[in-house]
Amino acid sequence: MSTRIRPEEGSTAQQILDVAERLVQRQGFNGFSYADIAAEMNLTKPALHYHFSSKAELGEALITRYTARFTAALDAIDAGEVGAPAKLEGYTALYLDVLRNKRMCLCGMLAAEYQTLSPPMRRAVLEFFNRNEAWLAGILDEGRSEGEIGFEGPPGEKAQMIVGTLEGAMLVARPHDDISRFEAVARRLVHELVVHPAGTAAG
Amino acid sequence: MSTRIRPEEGSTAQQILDVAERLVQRQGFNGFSYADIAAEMNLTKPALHYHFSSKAELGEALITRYTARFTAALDAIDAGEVGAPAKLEGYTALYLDVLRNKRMCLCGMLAAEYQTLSPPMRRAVLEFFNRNEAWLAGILDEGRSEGEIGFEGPPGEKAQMIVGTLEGAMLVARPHDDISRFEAVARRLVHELVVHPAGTAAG
DNA sequence: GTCTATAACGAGATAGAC
DNA sequence: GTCTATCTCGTTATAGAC
Repeated sequence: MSTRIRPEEGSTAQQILDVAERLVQRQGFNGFSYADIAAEMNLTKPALHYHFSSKAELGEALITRYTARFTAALDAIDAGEVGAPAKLEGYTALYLDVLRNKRMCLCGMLAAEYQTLSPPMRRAVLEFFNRNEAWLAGILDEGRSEGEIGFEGPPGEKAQMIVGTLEGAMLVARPHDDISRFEAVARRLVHELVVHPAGTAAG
Repeated sequence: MSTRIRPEEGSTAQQILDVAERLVQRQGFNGFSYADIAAEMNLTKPALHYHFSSKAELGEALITRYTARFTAALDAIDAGEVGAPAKLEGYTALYLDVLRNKRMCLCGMLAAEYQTLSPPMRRAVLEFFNRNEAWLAGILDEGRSEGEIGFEGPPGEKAQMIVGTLEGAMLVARPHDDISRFEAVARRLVHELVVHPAGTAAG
């Protein structure tokens, strides 16, 4: 069959996912249609249904791929950055990349539309947030143990706050069409976590 | 005419706005239709068009009313609460009320769908955020002068961060169907702002 | 102020040919 | 793997009666 779990690079299925992903991230899952994808790809709607038999199935594939890509990016941060502050900065940079492409986080967008999503799509959205928060909690816990960063309470709770803050900053920055709003929040978020010796002025 | 700027209490127009507001806050502007409102009110679709000739016009009225109500709530906080910490706590309580009704902030939801909105709706959404941030910036500025709260940088920037954090916390709390996630973020947000004498342990 | 009726269009989806 | 043709339904919106 064609609608496989992991479509080939550059395949039609992959191209469909690319176009659909951009549309969802900019207009929402309820803000685009198969016709929009078909028009952009010079395909017909039935051709799309061959690859993804329903819109909900397309949605599931979108979230799964997005989460896999995000997870890979987190692994890359673990491998490439040293110390909690640098890793957290790398994390905020992931969001900044999305915003630079004039997009909202896919799962942040779907979180807004959550009540209208199919059960499988809902599960996939939750999985995305759980993975993010688990990764962040690990970084926070280790960073505090090392004395690199400081915060009160359980790491999991602080991780939830960080995810919420970044998602919210993206959400509000987009209407203002002002990336610097997000950058300011991201900078402040990391800055407030990093332990500063007494007498050290902020940049 | 019936589609007046300020419909009477309990009028059909007001009831339409009540139902539509809930639908938008739960399902998004692109996630409901006139048919949904009509079914719930035992009206017909043309009856709705009599009151709000287009969906975009209904959307404008929704945002305007929501912003007016929110502004009144901010005035009430100014009049009823003493000191920046209490006022900020009152502010987070406004969001909590929305979440308790299983809703997203109207303008947070519309921020996600921003690219699909009419120009008047876009303007109204921006106006909401500007008013919120201006009010918050005033509280933050005064609170810092009084020595009640502490933060670095310009009050306007911190205000943007607070709005983003609360919107994002709502956004993520809803899929998890877990109000306590929001409460934890709100508590932490205020707590981190309040100036604590050295040696004071956190709750 | 609300109705019936309907227009005009777009949505998601299917049958069957090539 | 993609097409033409079509179906069914839902959407926003209007005309005109009551």
